[in-house]
Amino acid sequence: MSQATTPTPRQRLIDAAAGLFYQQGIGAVGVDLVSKAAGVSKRTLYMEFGSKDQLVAQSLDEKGAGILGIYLPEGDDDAPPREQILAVFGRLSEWTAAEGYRGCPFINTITELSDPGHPARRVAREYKLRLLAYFERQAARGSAADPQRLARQLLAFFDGAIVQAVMGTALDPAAIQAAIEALLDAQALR
Amino acid sequence: MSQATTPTPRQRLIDAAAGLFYQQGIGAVGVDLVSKAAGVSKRTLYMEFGSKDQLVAQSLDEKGAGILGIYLPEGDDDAPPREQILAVFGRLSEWTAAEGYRGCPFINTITELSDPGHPARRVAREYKLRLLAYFERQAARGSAADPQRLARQLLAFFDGAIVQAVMGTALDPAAIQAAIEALLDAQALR
DNA sequence: CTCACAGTACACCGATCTGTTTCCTAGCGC
DNA sequence: GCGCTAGGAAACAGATCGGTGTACTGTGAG
Repeated sequence: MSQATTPTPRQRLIDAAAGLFYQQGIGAVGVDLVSKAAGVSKRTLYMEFGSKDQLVAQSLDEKGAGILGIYLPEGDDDAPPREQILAVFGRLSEWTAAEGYRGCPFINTITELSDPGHPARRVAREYKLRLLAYFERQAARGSAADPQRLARQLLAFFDGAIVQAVMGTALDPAAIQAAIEALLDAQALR
Repeated sequence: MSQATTPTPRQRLIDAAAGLFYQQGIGAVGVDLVSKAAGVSKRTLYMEFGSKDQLVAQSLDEKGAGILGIYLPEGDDDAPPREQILAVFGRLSEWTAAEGYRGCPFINTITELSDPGHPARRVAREYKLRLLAYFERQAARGSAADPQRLARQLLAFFDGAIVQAVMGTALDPAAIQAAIEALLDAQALR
């Protein structure tokens, strides 16, 4: 059991930063607002992170695993790959319908930060590659003809469905499932 | 033949704004920079557009048709719908491989501007709906089982492929074509 | 020629941005 | 009690933001 102690200033900053950046965008949120929302002085923020860019990157990094957890199963169970993949897209549908949904933090970060060298972009990309690796593993397990290709197709549709939801033209869950089945069938995935 | 006259200040502002906003992001570009790049005084900018938000919206609006033209055919010819749809994705592949490519301006605008009431968001959404309508028309022409569903699936994959390209994990053209074929086959599109 | 107007140049406004510095205080080991 | 340190509050710095106000200038129509 973890004690219900007061969270460390660092953790409060991470939480506040992740929430605000996600809800309002990175550029639209200043460090003053973050420190205010965290109930932590700006001085401490800079002691801890050194710069806003680092705060952005580290908050995304620490929250990233939890975001992946929204649609990826924790235990790599032995359910058929086809079911696992479809389940991922099922959870995606739930996520995009949740209130407060504002898209995928990774995609948002990548599109908002034009500088390719920004540390947060690295973080975002790495997490997306993890999802890609998950798809690829399942595709290989299911004896896909070309697991890498199938994984990229799945990821593309995954991100596309997210963008559609943000745009207010979300696909209904059945349409998503049908599309995924079509992609899986095309490679005769078990 | 159009005379090669000096473009009007308004047009120069539109051009500069569209280019800068696309390349560096809306939030990252100030009105001073736009007016400087256009070789037009800031005073004129505000006489013409009234606010930055309006400049953003109107520049996207005036450039939007040209962007759609990158992948949509101008003449609604009578080629088989299947070919037309595949051709759209072929041009998409060329576009994402072009240098200076920084994603889809419509998607970028929608994800960067969190305020749902921003005029530029309306514009971006409208253009995306035009592409959706195109897919839907072709799907209906090809006797798709559910044209609306197929159109949304295609648009999702379209946007997803764009996001992948921005992230540096672009699908190769063959993988895109194969995925689209799978979606079309699932609805027995002619 | 002259007048009206479109546009320029540029200083300026208040607000906000990232980031720094200073001073103060609460708590804790010794 | 005593000193050390972590952290808070807030002023500050310098830059930049969106947006205005003002005085000037080139040019074309009458």
